[in-house]
Amino acid sequence: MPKPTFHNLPAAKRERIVKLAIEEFAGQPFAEASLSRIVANAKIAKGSMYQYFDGKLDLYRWLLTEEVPRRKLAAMQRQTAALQTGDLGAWLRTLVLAGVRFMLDNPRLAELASAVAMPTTNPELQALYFEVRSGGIDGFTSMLAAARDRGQIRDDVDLEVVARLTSVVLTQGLREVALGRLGVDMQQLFSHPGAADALADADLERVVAETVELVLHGIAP
Amino acid sequence: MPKPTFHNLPAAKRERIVKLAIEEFAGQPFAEASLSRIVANAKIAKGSMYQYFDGKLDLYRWLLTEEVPRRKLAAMQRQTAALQTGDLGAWLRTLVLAGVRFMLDNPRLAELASAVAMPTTNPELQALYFEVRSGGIDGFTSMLAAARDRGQIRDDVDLEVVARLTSVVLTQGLREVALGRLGVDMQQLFSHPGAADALADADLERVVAETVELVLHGIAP
Amino acid sequence: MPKPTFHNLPAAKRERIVKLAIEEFAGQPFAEASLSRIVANAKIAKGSMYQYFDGKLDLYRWLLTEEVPRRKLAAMQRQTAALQTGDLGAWLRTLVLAGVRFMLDNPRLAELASAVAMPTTNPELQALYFEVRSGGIDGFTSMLAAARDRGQIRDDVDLEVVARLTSVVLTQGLREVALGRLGVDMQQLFSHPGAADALADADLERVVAETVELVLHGIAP
Amino acid sequence: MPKPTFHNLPAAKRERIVKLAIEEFAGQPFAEASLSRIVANAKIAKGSMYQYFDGKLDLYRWLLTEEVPRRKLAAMQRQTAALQTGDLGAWLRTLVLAGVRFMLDNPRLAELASAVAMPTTNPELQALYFEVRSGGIDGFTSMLAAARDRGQIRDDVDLEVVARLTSVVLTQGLREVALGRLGVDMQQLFSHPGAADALADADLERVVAETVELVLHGIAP
DNA sequence: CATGAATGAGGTTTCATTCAT
DNA sequence: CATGAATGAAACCTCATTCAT
Repeated sequence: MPKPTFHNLPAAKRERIVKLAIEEFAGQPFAEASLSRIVANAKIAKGSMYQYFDGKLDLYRWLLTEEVPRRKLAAMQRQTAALQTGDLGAWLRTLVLAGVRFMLDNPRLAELASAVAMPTTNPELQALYFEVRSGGIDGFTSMLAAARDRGQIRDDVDLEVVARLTSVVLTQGLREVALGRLGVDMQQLFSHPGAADALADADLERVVAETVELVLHGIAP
Repeated sequence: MPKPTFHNLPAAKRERIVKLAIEEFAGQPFAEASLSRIVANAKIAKGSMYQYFDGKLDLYRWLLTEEVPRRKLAAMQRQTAALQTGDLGAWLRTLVLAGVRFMLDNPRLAELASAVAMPTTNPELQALYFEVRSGGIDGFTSMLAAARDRGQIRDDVDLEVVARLTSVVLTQGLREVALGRLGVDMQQLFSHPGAADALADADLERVVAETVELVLHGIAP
Repeated sequence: MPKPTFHNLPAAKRERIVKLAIEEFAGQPFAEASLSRIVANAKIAKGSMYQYFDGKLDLYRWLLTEEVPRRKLAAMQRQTAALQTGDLGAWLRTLVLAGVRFMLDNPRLAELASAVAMPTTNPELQALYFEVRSGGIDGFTSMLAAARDRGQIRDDVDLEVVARLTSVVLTQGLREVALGRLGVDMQQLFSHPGAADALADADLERVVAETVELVLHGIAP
Repeated sequence: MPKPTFHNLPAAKRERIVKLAIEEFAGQPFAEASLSRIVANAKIAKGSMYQYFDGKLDLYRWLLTEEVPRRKLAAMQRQTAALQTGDLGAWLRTLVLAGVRFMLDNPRLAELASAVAMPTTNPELQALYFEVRSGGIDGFTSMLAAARDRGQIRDDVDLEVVARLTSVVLTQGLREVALGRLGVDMQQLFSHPGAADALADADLERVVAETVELVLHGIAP
């Protein structure tokens, strides 16, 4: 976690460091990312980084557990302000659309967040990834439970199974679909920030709607 | 690709090297894996490895494009010998069950195969991953097309979307479910080879059947 | 080119590194020279060298394009301070004598400078050598042109040819003669710094005068 | 020196090995040349080379002291068959023209022969180079002595100095001029065998004649 | 006489981290 | 609080040579 020194930094400098750290850690596995490159790009002294964070892992941990979720939450809330929770379909559509849009608009944050699925033999990384992954599935399960109580999901399905599958479909699945539609991969999304614009809003909404429809169909009574 | 030298090796030695290489590359990203560790574990001279392969990437490429698919195919064929293609549900259940079992029995191979989804800035790795990924989705799409012709899939869905989503559900989704059931992650599966046995065959079949059911339900007319 | 780190070094340490680098690169072709040996002799960490230079080639390039010319120029200017340009013979004698003396006094620098004539398949080395060589001949040609305008060179000779030949005679030729006189080669000059003293100043001046005389005779009207 | 095994080889195979060895050693310093590359190109086993020669240095020594001189002599004799020794000018012109032509036609052999001027810290290489260099100047000095006896050279010059200088002019000097005329370097001559043809015979003869004229002028009574 | 697998020393380079200023 | 020089372990890779078959 950042030391007080980091919080006392001028906002512009702090932002610059965070931005470059996200860029560095997003495009490649932890081991391949380089603190040296970050400080070189940020034009700060190597030692300074160690006044802000305890080291490479500490910076990475902070990004993954605090900064990325914070930014993601902020972006999502902007798009899901008027979310109505009564209709499972509408709720899913809104949430998922916001998620996909977030990924297309902030490919680096999304990529960084997906790092938690990566294999690693580093015990500290394993612990970190496990911790982050754990946080994801819970809210989703309770939402599904409520929907079943309202009779929108048939009774004979295992809710935990549905939660995990649906979660995978709506995150990684849609990512595959959206990128497949665009004919690009994440790396290209990094370098051509405008690439996502090629996917018209209408088209995107249609794909999302269709996917959600498949899911609803699958779990409907 | 391996040089002739490698093929001429005594089988035992060759197997040992392959085994250790798979272990090394499975547990961590390419950059973090170490040729030095492999040769140290295999108790061969570092130079010898360069008589067998052109370098670290060459060995990795061979594993990913040849050896892992070969082993996976062999393992799958043992379990899907009597596969009937007429019934989409039966076909999916058999195939998916075999896939999940393969993953539980050979966690290292499965982990290695999943590396193709990893982000990387290394252009040669990008190319390699792209190549391997491309091979995956095609056969699946044609199978779905045939099923639609037989009226097992409703007409208004986008087959490409369905193929990608279904593929994600039946691979990563089921992996999540199975591991969640076991309460372990891949790393633990590495170190405790018997862990998968805790998931009784009956239970596994039930989960798979349920998942396939959800998918079929989702795409049914 | 050196990084700022290198310039900020204590002068003594910097000099020591430069001296050892020159020694290492002078005695053998680039590929045979070893950074490891330099840092071992200089008693600095291997990583430190990479704080000073971008790598082996960068250090070598700096020596060849900046440091050696700088040192050579300084040494030559000390000996050619009162150079009169009106008389071609006097000009040549002074310049050449200074050149030969420089070589005998600084055999390592001279040897290093002569590396540009070496064959190599390394494209970066080829470019470097070409660049250094290009700088050499130009000033000489213009001096000869002026001399011809003053009637000291006959009109029917090709100035470019004369420039190249004269340049070769006065550098490599005299080197051969001087070393032949001493009965040593460059390597021995390295190890016995006093060897050059055996060639009395008077003798050296006579040889140079004679050589210049031959050249002047050759191109005289 | 080659072992009997080498002489017993089928001529075609022997020629192939020699050709590839010359190519390898010509383009780069000894240390940079690679036995591994030679055997790979020649498609023979690594061990076989050690049945023919005692090692890398042994092969190199044989090329430099025996094979290259043999080939050079053969090529020169073809062009200097009708050499008349009475006229110093004619003698020089013929010999030098043959030498330059040899260099342009056999750049690799010429380059290999010039390796003896390279610096090296390897004691065995030093000895080898010294030995080869020693052989060069002697015949030349005696020719000049005869010419002076015939009154073609003025009395007050030091014959040894003249011999060395003239030798340098007529070899390295002319090489510089010829290559400068062609606008290429040796490396390009390797890769574009026809490049030398751009220098018309007439032009070449003119340059050689002019150079010899300069030399004769320089040493004339 | 041919083969080619095995060896291991040595090379250059990158990196996170420490610490004195 | 900032700086940046120093460190040395570890990485990948190349090579000439040996030797058993």
